[in-house]
Amino acid sequence: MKKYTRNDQFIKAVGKKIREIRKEKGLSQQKLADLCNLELSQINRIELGVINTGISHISTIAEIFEIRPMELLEVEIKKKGK
Amino acid sequence: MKKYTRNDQFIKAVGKKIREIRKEKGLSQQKLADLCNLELSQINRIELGVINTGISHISTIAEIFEIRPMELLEVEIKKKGK
DNA sequence: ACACATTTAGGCAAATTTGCGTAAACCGTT
DNA sequence: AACGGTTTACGCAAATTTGCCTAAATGTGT
Repeated sequence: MKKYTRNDQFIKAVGKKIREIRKEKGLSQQKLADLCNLELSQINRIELGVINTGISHISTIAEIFEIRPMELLEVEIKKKGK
Repeated sequence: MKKYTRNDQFIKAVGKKIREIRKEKGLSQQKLADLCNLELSQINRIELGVINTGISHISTIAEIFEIRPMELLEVEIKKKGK
């Protein structure tokens, strides 16, 4: 494909946020994965910011956390580094 | 793949939200696509909710709208229809 | 009806994500 | 050191997204 750029800073920030909330809830990645019907490796990749996950998974994780999806995107706004 | 389920209601709601804000800003899909460095077809698919777009594009669109990414996920919370 | 912009739809190759499995690395506890 | 739990890493096939193109459908105004 010609161009496909992603905002890595944002992706990593969201991953960090998810990790924080997961730990607050006292869940392991495995436990969260089970509750979300996702794979452990997927949760890990999301938290580490190696993948640009879709908004659907964001809503799934938020549901388990019992928060609104938008809260998972509530991170420091950094100027998009291209 | 074995299972891949997405929250279509949420995806469509976000698409609708993006469309609303885009119109408020008086932008066409083409114009928004140009500003975001995305494809027109992609904006259209996102607004119609046919694809589960990544959080990176959400942040890109939000940047053009001059709002926070989280605001694009501020939609009615529906129970995830599996 | 006509022109014009805008939206919707479809196909295709390439890129990315996802599920699944396995294994290594890390960490705390005994 | 050994153990158990957790996290990180890697590879692979299948599914999905994305960019790019073309064209049909839908408006909107004259």
